[in-house]
Amino acid sequence: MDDLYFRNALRLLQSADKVKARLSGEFSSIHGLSVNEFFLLMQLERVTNHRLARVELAKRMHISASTVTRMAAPMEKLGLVSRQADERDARLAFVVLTKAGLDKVKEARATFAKQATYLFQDRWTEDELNLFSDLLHRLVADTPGNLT
Amino acid sequence: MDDLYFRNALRLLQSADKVKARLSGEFSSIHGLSVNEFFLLMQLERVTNHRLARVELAKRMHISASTVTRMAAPMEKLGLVSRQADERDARLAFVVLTKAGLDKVKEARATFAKQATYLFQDRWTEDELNLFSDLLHRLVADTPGNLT
DNA sequence: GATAAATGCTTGCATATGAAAGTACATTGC
DNA sequence: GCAATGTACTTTCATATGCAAGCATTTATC
Repeated sequence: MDDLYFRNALRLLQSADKVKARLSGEFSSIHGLSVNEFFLLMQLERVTNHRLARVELAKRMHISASTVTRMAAPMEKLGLVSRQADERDARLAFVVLTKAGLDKVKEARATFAKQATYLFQDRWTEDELNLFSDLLHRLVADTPGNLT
Repeated sequence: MDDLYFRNALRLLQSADKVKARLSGEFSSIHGLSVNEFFLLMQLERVTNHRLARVELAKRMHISASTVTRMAAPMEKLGLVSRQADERDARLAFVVLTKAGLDKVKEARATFAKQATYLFQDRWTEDELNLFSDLLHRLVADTPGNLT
């Protein structure tokens, strides 16, 4: 059994490396976004009011707070997100998805979906896809940033 | 169907992010190795003569050649790997696993296996683990660096 | 066999990221 | 209500990494 756990964890990480390597190239050239920036926009897209405090965003994305600060800055210049203060707590600085950001994330989603299709189509059956999805869901279901 | 592809790719990347984030901390503190360095050692461990040319290592790990150069340097100073020239082709510089490197990778493998066990145990059945493993295998089977 | 193209590696530059320190504000304990 | 602690964010520093240029060597072409 131990070896089975080991093999699964290893294959999970290796598959993800491969998929990410493949996505990265096309992604930034088409949309001017990195895959991680796209993920950040998706986090905002799915929450009420399309906004999150920086710390919350960091937790959901498994990255540090400083990374959020620095990822948000250029996207703010591009007008994809904006900064919003909290009325009650002056420490908070929300990252808010703008209309332009919402459009962008929809565009980028199409590219992502296309690549995902190339990846899985002809390799797995629909039943297998559903099962895989379900299994992974159990790994991330208790994670606050689960996007699916 | 498109949405199913999308969801699977997304969950795959998110799960990997989460697992990697969890591994990284413990890993470097216990073994003085990053997860990526551990992966590099494992690539060497599994091939004949425990050695690979830098370019070949790069392909198998989905990283650039320059990254291999710079990852190998500190590990060479630690004595985990050594450099070996090719008799026929003077351009080649193999990265070779040393005895110390072999010991280290075995130690680190135990940590990795322990974390993998925490992750999957009680969440998935043995049948599911086998199926998951099989599905992922189809994604990476044609990849030269598949470690499993 | 000489020149051109290709290959393997390293280095310089730019970007991405985490950890820790710094700053400002909020909350707690008395 | 004030000091101590905690929290949210930013900044600084160190590290990791890809890309492109550079160098050495090999292979291909003639």
